[in-house]
Amino acid sequence: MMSLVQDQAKIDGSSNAASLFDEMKLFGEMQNNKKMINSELWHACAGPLVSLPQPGSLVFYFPQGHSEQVAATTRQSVNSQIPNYPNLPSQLMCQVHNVTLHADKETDEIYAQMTLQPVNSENEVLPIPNFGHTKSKHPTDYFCKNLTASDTSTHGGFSVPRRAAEKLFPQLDYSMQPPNQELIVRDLHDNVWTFRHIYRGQPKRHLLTTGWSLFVGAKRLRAGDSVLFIRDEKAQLLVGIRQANRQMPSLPSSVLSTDSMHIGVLAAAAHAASSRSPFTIYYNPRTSPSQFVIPLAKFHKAMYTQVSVGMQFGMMFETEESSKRRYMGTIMAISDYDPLRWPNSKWRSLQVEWDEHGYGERPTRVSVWEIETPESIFVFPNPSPERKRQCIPLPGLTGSEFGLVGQSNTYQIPHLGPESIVKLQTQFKNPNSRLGASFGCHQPVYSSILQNIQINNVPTNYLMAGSNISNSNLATKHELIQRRYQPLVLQSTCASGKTELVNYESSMNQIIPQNHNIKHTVSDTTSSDESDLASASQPSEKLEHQKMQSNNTSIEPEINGSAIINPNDLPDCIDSSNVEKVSDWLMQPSNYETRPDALFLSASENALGILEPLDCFQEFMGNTDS
Amino acid sequence: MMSLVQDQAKIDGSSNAASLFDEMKLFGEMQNNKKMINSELWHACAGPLVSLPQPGSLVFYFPQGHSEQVAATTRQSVNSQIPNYPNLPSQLMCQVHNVTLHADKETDEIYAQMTLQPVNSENEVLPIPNFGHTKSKHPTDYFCKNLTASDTSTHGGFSVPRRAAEKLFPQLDYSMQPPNQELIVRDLHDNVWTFRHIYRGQPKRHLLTTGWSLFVGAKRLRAGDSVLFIRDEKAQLLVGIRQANRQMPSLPSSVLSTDSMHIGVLAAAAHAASSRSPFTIYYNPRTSPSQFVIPLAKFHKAMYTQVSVGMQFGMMFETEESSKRRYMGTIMAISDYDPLRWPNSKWRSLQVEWDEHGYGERPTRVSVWEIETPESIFVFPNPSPERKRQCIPLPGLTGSEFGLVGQSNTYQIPHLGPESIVKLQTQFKNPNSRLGASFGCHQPVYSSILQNIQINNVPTNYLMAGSNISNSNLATKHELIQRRYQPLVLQSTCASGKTELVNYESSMNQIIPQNHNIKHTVSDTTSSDESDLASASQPSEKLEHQKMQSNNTSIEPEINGSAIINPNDLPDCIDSSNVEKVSDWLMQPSNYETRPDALFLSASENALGILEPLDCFQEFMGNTDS
DNA sequence: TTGTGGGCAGTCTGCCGACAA
DNA sequence: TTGTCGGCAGACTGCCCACAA
Repeated sequence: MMSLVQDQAKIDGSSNAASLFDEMKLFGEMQNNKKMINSELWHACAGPLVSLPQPGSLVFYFPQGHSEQVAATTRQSVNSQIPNYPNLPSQLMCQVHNVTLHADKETDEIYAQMTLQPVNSENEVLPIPNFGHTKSKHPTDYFCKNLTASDTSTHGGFSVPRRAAEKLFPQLDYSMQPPNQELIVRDLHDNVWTFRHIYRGQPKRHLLTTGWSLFVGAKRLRAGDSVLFIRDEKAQLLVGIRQANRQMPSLPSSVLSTDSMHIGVLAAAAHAASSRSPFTIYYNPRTSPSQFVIPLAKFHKAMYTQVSVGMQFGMMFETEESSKRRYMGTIMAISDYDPLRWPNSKWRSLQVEWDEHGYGERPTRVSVWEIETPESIFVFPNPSPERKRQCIPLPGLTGSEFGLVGQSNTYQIPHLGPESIVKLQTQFKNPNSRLGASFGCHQPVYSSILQNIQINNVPTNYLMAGSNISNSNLATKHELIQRRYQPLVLQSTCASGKTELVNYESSMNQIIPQNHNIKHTVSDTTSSDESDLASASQPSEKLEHQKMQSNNTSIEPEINGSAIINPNDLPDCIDSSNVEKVSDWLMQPSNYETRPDALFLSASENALGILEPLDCFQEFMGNTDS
Repeated sequence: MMSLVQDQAKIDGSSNAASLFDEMKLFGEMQNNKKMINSELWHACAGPLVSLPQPGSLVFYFPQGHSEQVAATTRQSVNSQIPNYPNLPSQLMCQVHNVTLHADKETDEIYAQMTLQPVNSENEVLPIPNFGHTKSKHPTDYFCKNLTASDTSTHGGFSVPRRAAEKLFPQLDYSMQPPNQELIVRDLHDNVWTFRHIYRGQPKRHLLTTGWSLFVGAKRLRAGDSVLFIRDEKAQLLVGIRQANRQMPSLPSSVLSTDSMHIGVLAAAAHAASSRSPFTIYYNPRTSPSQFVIPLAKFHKAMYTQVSVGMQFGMMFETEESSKRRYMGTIMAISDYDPLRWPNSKWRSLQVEWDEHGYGERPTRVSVWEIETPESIFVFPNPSPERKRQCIPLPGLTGSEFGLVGQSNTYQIPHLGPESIVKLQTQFKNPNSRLGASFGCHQPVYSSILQNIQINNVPTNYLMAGSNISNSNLATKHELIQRRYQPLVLQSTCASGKTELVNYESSMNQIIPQNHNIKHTVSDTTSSDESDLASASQPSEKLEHQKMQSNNTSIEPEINGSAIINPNDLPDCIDSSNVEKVSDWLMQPSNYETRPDALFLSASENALGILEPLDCFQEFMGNTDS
């Protein structure tokens, strides 16, 4: 697809412009006096939850968040003496001029530099040439390992996890005795490292020997640090590191006092805001508590998602193994985080409580755009038709069956397959998520959302595949939805190839239907191939149903999508990820880690699999950066 | 002297207050969560030219200089987009609240943190308790060595310069075979290092062996870096390092953009200025091109020193061996450094040209308080009578003979011994300083200053010691001064003990007398012991005289010392250093390095030696910090 | 006086399979 | 499947003096 566009450009003579762009891009790199940093590797080091805005796109910049990053970096909280900047709003609409990736020469610590141009409204935005800036992308083929004492000791080499070696490294010639090869790997600074990769020992294992200790020494790696390998699009191996958070005692920068830093952040933004001149910021994903440059689409989507006290929500966090996992929490209050300095700010306006306490600290205040609610998951914009990159439908389904319903630029609710609904129900009744345990007001919210899921154009036998439920109209479908399911066992296939049984103990209590004043426009969709779907889905489920009430079957979010969403900001993969997202969110028990190689396989078994789940999900969650 | 004062304090019951101060001092240290850094070691690492203001004293803070430090640290020049801060003057009068010494945990890079409180005038200053803050002091017993390849290689140890070992290390037991001992040394962070010090080899030499390579590794020393040892007042050995300026390619901080840093500096100062609230800055002596916190005394002294285009001046720079040397230059213009943003600023208002080009870059613009002119050298405040610490007069002279003339708090010109005058003349005619070569207007300035040196109360035979000149009144003394001296050879004794001949080729051309409208109040002074002086001075000089005109013999600087000089700011050692300073400045050929162990020996031969020349000089130059 | 290199002994690095978690 | 250990060979560190600058 992209190559076609490029070819056309060459034909109609615009290749000169293209090469000019290339030159300017090169010039930009030379200005920075450093080689361009590989985006996939950068993102791999940044972690699965980090995404950057696209140059030219619109964002909201949150000075509070920026200040938080400074505080986190200096490990000193903000001085109360910091002056107010009356001209500086709590959120500053900006156009992204420039995004460059960086890595500290010494520590390999990654960070991004962004130039932001304050704008008054979305209308005054001028297009900014992208200079061939490819969308940053989280790598698909990668692995990340926490280094052990043996890995970092001078006594030995690096023990490569078997799956990592088989997935990432070039195929070994197993006829050799022992099988071995030389790996040539590049780091963020484009330094070349050569490792001897050998398969030996009893039992046999993959090891990196010669060259490894040099790497450990140069990067000053210790046990507990992480090393990650990725393979870029040219199948080249790249290596990145993540230093563990070594507790350094409040590092003063020796350049600026922390006060001056905070003042500098605010004053620079205030000056830029008043003069409408661009300003430059650094975003340090692994230091900053939260992202503070939020795409407009993501922000607006969050603004039009109803949140209320008592609502339960999900939020993604990174695990130790650099994968994502969702934690569930409850909104305890909606209030200003800093009512004195930043009244009416949306930054961390939600005070929350987490269902789980324990490993890994989670913030007690979050921002609306960080959380997932059932409602927010069903509300997303319509993508442009060309954008279906890398979202490969399952065999037996055409792509359009996973496409977004409707053609206009309005938020719409997709059609759901029956599995989703089953899982939806299951999830909401999963006692692991403490649903209904801490607050009686949770369930009304959830059930109201359940009601608002519109199901139509779905044949009965498809909807009921693998179950003994049958119905004939929307009303009965909703009855179905509201029934009670007893312990539900989903058969899932894990990466190992073995079939595992995941037992979801689900029980539903006190489901009280509620109405939402949300209307829903539904457009046509093509009907799915029933038989394929039915055969692809083989849940061994034991279901019990309980009749529930429902009123509204058509809901329409009061959002004008075209006004809110800049087409540039539209995420890719919306067309297919929506379904996956729903099933993901719904079927995911709150204590289940979303490992990329295992997470979506059960969904796949149920004919809802997506090849690049992390990628698509990331985009879906409001990031324009894939 | 100091111990007497302390004893008295104990007697009259103020010891409780002292211990309270000690406790508060300790508390301050604990707040910083680090051990107090040894001031002498810090200053040794900072270099001989660096001094810090005293807590409680008054200073001028120069935002431009601070910004320069940021630019030097980030290695990026200031963006022209930086906003103006109309409330921020180019020089901000502040009271120093706090000065703490720091060193980077990783690199040992030293820096100082200061809290400054903007004040409107000197009258509103409240006394600030010093919490036992001892005046920082440049070490007397120290040596600094540039590390060779052998010193830093893994193959061997550290070759200790003989003199360093003999001066600093504990006496070796030379009866041992081989003589050796264990040195226990502390660094800036109070880490303990043990080195085996051994005297062996053929020929014999001092070496540090065991333990040295650990130190090299931990501090990541390379050939070209410097290591320095000092002995503190408790005779404890301390070690410091100075990393060579390794050219790192424009290090971005990953925290703040350089713009934000510059803005932060200015905005923080502006906010502090408008709110009269304290603000905190870091001063990094080895990064900052110039000191930007200037004691009021030093500033005012400079302001009342006449400078004019074409004037020649001296300015101290640090040599590679961590000693000082003076470079001579000429004022080319007096103008605003940054007329747009900082009109009428005194910061780098002098555009200069240097007599020597070559090794080591020197700035083309300097500030008035950085330079030495003949006039500025003779203008200094009167010290409080108690302050004569560590300034030990030579045998044959009583301390009062080196005391400042006069009792009031006014700037005064001291009495000069004849040697000084001879050297003064010599220096001005030294062709090495290109006097009169580049600008015809130099000499009038100099000769006018010569005229303004008042010489009285000096017996003729003393004045003329070692020469065949005689006179009987002031007028003839001035005639003497203005005579032409042909090649003058000063006999000086170097540290080696060998006598060297320093040949000053001096010739005077076109001396045109000029009047200055400066009056001079002179108070009594005790007469010197003529015979001792005469015998102590043994120059072998060949002098030729030329009659010159002179008018004013009594000059009085139009300065009210008590109004300008805060008594807290008065430097120590003024009483004796003045004479030394003059002789130093005068006899110093511009290409002569002021090595502390050799510099003042010739002066000493001429009965003008001072035991702690660097220390005294530093104070004299306007720094309240010794 | 001191920087560098050769000689040499003792230590450390780094590759191997064994073993166990 | 992979973390750590003992064994072992070879490389490196670090102390010594010789030699020269």
